[in-house]
Amino acid sequence: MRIGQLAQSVGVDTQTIRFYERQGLLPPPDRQENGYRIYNEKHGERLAFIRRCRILDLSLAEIHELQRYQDDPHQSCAVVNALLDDHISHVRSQIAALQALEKQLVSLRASCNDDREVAACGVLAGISEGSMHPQQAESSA
Amino acid sequence: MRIGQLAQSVGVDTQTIRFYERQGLLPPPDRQENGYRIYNEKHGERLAFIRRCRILDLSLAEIHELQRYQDDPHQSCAVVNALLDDHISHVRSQIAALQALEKQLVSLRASCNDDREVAACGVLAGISEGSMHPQQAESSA
DNA sequence: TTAAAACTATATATCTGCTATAAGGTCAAT
DNA sequence: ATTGACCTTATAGCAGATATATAGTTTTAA
Repeated sequence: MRIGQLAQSVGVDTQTIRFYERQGLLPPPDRQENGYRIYNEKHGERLAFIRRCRILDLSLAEIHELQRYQDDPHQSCAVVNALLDDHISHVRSQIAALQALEKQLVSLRASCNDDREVAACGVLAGISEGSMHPQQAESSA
Repeated sequence: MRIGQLAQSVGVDTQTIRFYERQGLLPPPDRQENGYRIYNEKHGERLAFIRRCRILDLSLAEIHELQRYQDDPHQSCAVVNALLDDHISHVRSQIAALQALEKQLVSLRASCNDDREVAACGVLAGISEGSMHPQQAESSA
């Protein structure tokens, strides 16, 4: 099957497939005489695996790591579980950071109402005043 | 004050200050004869405002919008409140998406333990099997 | 006085995970 | 013969910085 069919069957763009190939996530397929890429079932499965990992928000580097584990099927799968545990912590710390942010935003929002001029806006005043602690949606979990 | 002092006083990199200037978030300051940028108090306040907005995870475009509102101080601050409300919805939908993701990851993790070979890993099997719904950390709130 | 350290300047590349565009080659049907 | 759908590579763009390269300036110390 050619790249367009593969793309459609998995639900990705053809560009994305070439991109994964360049990133080393998909093995370079054979080519027809005219240079067109030819894919088989295995490629489809591998691509679907990548997409499912992406749905879980695993990074391409993490997916790469999982693929390396799959290439050595007799080692303990503790490494896989550890990767997943790390990812779960990561997601949890993102959630925590966003919840703290939400709280901050809601409290800021409460400091104003629509019946004012911008010059007297409680929200803008609250931002300008300071007393805020840096805390991006990312921490070391 | 020069760029290095400003950077230190606000706690950002000098590169970041030049970046904000290029993005139109900071007005181009006067220059010394040697071409060095010279900043005053106003610049410091404006930069601090930007940083506090960033801590609230507002995008540079949103910050720009807030600045435009500040330039027209007699309009109703409803626009500011609306921007904040939108941002709060945005943050809440991020949280919801991440919580759904966490649930999915935890359930996946429960399907394995460390006493297996990679070949029999429940986590990898779970990912390979499919039956997953696309759901990135972003939705239309 | 001179030489190194510390600062400034611009331009460009890097990061993530794609997506989009440009410019062109291939193939089947009309 | 030409249209259209497909394929190829190369390159640029998004966000929001951060890093690097190269060069000029100022300050400090020997």
